[in-house]
Amino acid sequence: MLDDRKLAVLRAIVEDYVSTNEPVGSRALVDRHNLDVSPATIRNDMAVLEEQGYIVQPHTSAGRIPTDKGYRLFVDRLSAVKPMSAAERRAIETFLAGAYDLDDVVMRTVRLLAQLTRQVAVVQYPSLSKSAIRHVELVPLTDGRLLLVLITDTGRVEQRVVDMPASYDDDSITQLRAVLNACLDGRKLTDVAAVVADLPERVEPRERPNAAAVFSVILETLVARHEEKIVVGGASNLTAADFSQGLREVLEALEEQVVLMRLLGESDEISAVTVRIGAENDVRGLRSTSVVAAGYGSGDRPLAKLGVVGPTRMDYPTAMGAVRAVARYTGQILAES
Amino acid sequence: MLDDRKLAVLRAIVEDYVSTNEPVGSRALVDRHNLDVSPATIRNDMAVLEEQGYIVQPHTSAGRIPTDKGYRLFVDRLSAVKPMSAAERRAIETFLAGAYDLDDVVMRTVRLLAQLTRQVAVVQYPSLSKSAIRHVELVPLTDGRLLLVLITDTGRVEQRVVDMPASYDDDSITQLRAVLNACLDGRKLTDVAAVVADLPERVEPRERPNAAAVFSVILETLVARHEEKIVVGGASNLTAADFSQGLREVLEALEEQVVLMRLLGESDEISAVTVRIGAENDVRGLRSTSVVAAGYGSGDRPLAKLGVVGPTRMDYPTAMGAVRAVARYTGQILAES
DNA sequence: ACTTGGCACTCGGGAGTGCTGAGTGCCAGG
DNA sequence: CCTGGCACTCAGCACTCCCGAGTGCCAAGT
Repeated sequence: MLDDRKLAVLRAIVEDYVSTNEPVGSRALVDRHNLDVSPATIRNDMAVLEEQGYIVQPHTSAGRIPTDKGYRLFVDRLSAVKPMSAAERRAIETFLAGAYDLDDVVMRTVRLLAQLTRQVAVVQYPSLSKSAIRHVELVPLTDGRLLLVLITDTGRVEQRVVDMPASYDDDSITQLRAVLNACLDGRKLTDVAAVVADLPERVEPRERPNAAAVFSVILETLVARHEEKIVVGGASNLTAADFSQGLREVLEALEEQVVLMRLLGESDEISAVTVRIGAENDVRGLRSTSVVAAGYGSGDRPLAKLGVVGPTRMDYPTAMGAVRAVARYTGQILAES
Repeated sequence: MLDDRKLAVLRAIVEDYVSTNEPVGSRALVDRHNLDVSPATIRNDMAVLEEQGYIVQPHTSAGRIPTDKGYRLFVDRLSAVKPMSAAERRAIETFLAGAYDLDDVVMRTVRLLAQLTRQVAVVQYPSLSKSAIRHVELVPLTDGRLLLVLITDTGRVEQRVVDMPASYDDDSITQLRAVLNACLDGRKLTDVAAVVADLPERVEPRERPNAAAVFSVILETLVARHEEKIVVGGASNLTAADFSQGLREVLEALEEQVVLMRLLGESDEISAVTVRIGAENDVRGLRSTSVVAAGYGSGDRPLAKLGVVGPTRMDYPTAMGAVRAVARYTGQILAES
């Protein structure tokens, strides 16, 4: 149905349009790529491609531009992920290696990705629900309140204030802390719910109200409200690709944690780069953007996601290469700490 | 030199220009404000104001718009901070009261400020150097590494990885932890440097290398690299005020922590709202923006800054009111935890 | 059966033109 | 010192015109 030449034409259209941001016509096409046919032939091919919905004309007497469907075909069959050069890889490695804590790793990753791709970068913190607890700390505050600090094996630190219902002293806190650490240390956060159910039996009866308050805060931290933490960077790159009107919508969408989570998607295979083009991410206001994302993690399973957001008119091979590389190196760095 | 009517004219020009975003002419001025003189008279006044540099004409045969100098005069002498309505104050209070930890307070504050002013909001985390230590925790990681966790009285939690030069066991860590907490608890972070100098004497000789490593990381955390943490929100509001070309520059500037710090400025009086107009903040790329900022804090001295960034053509009285109110309530909330 | 050159057609966008209306500065009279 | 009147300026809009890029189609060539 689409012979090789037609595919080559589509590929050429995508490449040219991405690099020039102008509708590409039949003449320009034969000139720039060495197709050994005449413009007229190309026109026939383009007519077919348009009929099938891979390209469109913005207006009569203009060249063609790819549709979402066209980009999709391009990404799936007509392009290969462009690997990073050795120099780039070294730069990535040294830049990330300088990080000194989790916040810093995430911040550097976001910057790096934004700079490499010249797009907006989005990085999710290592998912709480997939981490294990490494340490639990209780710090007394004033007025019957405690600060609960959870430290995970990915270096993430979560803090919450707990209102204690009953009175307590240093000893009771020490005891509680010991119980918590004994029971929770090394546990996956998803397993904690089950463990916590058994905990009350391990503390003295008179401590139970306080203990219960702490437990419920732990559960609350893990599940409901505290979804996931996400960082965005390189927003200024949006001004290059002229969304003109849509810019506001895009910026608004990027400020919504929830939207970002949806955007990064769900795939569970580590280091697989996924691409969502235009309307494929059904987020209002991001219909004209594409997302290139990948999971990253320290072991076999992905801990979280990262990716870039840009106009559908995006250099997919390069973006995919950058996302893949950054995901790998960030995963490595996390594994080392 | 500038009589009352001329000042009134300037005020009217600023107000009209802010609300309409169009150069304001002499006729429109007498129509909308009830000045009891003719347009011709106003024209004479405007000629004087222009000569003095308070207003300019974008082009001949257009109305006048205020200059930075004009806005400055307006802010200093022609306007009053517009207080929030009771309803707004209640809304602010309840919105902030729902926060459950420091991160959440800061995030909510940023959102609130962006929403109230319809500008970009900037909030700095409570300054480390002005906080006191409430607790120090050491958590063993793998391979001779420790996670150092500092908890401050403002609820801020800082974490750093420490490479331990010598071997250690649980006991030595417990001892070190005790020493640290005994010596640092309640100390201002600015005083820590002095205290740390004495610490080595308090640990056993064979523990000193490890202790020294921890101490140096503490110092490092407080001073050099870890300046201050800043959160930005409401960037999409920038699209409303048409910077057109400058938008990219503004977005870039807002991604630079260092620039933001400079922007929020240095004033030490709490709850004083400061305004920097246009070129007054000598940051490249933000020459056409204004910053309205205030300190906020739990006690008498400000812990940190917050504010809004917008076009010089900004509703200063309202922005100042919102910034002042939010600074107060955020301070209160922090004081309670 | 595909490819190709030729040709008529379309139409966005830039350049040129004229008009209108808002706004000004100046001046002479109140 | 204020005011009405008047001449002047000029951005912006509407209108026209034209060019060039690009297309679709067709008939002829391989």
